[in-house]
Amino acid sequence: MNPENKNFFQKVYEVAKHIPYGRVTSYGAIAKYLGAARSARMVGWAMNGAGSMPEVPAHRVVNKIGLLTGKQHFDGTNLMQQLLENEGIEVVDNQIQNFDKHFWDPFLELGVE
DNA sequence: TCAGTGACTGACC
DNA sequence: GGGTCAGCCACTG
Repeated sequence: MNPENKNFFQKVYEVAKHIPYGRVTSYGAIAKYLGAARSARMVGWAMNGAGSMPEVPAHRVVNKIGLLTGKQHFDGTNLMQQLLENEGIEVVDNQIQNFDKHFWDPFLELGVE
């Protein structure tokens, strides 16, 4: 089974699962890696379903500027921020500090296909 | 079936 | 440099 045979959502989950501890990435980065840079919204929608998948660290996926736009989709609290802070990521006002330092690029780790 | 909405992004003004 | 608009695709009413 080639990765290309998988669904778009499945690809998103697989990439998200590769996000290392203490690192974060953006919806657009995942979308671009999947060849759908303009479908970043679908990545976000995929994360919506990722809530039922413990293997998928949806809290490590934020928007391009490191803003925790999806925190409300968690338990409705600051769980997303707590998880990130637990990994050594500083979050202030729902925004990741030093986002460029914590940013994880799928192309660098998974390689460009 | 159709229209609206959404965890986004890039381009344009 | 900041606000606005269009595009992307799946899901819901």
